[in-house]
Amino acid sequence: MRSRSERRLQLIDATIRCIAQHGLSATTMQLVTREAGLSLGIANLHFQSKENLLAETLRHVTREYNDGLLAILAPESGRSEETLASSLESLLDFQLSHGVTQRQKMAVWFAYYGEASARPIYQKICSSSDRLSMQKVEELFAAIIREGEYQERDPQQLATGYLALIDGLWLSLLVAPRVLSKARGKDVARAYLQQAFPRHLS
Amino acid sequence: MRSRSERRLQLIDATIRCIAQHGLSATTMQLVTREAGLSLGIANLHFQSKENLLAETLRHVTREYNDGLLAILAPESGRSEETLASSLESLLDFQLSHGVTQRQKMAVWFAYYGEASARPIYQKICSSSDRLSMQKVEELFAAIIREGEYQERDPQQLATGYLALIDGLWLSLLVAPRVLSKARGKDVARAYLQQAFPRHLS
DNA sequence: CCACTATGAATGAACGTTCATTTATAGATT
DNA sequence: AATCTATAAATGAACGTTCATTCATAGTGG
Repeated sequence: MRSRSERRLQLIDATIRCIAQHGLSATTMQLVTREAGLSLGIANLHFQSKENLLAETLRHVTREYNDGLLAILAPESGRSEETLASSLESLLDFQLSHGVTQRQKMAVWFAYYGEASARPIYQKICSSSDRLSMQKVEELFAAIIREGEYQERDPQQLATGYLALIDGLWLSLLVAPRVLSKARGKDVARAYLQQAFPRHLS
Repeated sequence: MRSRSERRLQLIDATIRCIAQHGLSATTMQLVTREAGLSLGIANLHFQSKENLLAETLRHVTREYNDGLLAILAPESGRSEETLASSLESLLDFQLSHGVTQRQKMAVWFAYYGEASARPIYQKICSSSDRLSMQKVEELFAAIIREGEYQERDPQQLATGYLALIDGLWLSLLVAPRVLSKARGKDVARAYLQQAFPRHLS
């Protein structure tokens, strides 16, 4: 017998694998609990309902990503020019890292995005995560613009474009991995940042 | 009594509305046929199965988009500098036009993308459409680079970035329309193209 | 011994699909 | 014109299956 939090994580991990392999609409309680190596009723014991399990799974993936982002873009970091430039490098490395761009995670992410427009609970979780990314990236860009004395640059517009570019690259990596490699995707994102902040990225 | 093709279109339109309103996983044959104002059995008569109806709906939306794109980027167009520049303008206008960016269409698009990694048939339709866009945009960019004598520009990389940016902007427009307006999205995409081809876009 | 965790057969609701039946249309016959 | 016939379109009750959820039962730790 395991503790409550261990079982919850075990079930969430199994849910992620099921969604990645079978899709959100084909993910059943049988599939999830079997994947976790547990009995059918266990998910309802720990999550009350399937709907709740799916929402918690989305929250888990989202939180994991946000934590990684905050570790790079937290307020305490970023002071000198070298630090801002390295933050930019770290951001790029993180967003196209193996952990973030693995098929399993991206498949889950976009599966929920696809249903988000019809389910308020998904919509809320996704958009609140997006808002956080936007805020942090915009802050970083604003600091870089100030420090680098870049003229006529709009940090909000640049951040919107950068984050949209990253989302689009993730989608390409998911749907057509043979057309776009991870390395190539990173080059594309780096080119965007180089155009924006040439003195901060070599 | 209506003809076969009329009924098929009527059912596909109803399917689009259902997916946009209820999501792909909550779209049932009852919902679709009721939305179309027809009886339950009619969809199986015209499409054999639900799976086939859903695949045909995706093909319909994809074809509609590709036709619009080809009307702009067809081989016969694009000769003089003015024509290439106006093709670029038209492309931007089209991809962020009311018709393409209406909630209904985008919701359908991303609903299928979300399930694509688990369903080969969706994967195939989506990726073949992506390949077409990529090819046509890359051709346009290559012609612009040649004509404008832009140095050190990689048309494939620029096209990859541009299309990813557009995808990402669509996703933002769908999930957080209050954060990003269509006009703002267009500005962001235009800024990307201006950076790439300053002599072709004012 | 009690509270908590875990099981999986049982349950009922919802789903896609089928098909006997009805309705509509067009051409042929008188 | 009017009637009949053949063909296809359309209907919706009925069927079998699958699903999330429940719960009586069993196991476990303190």
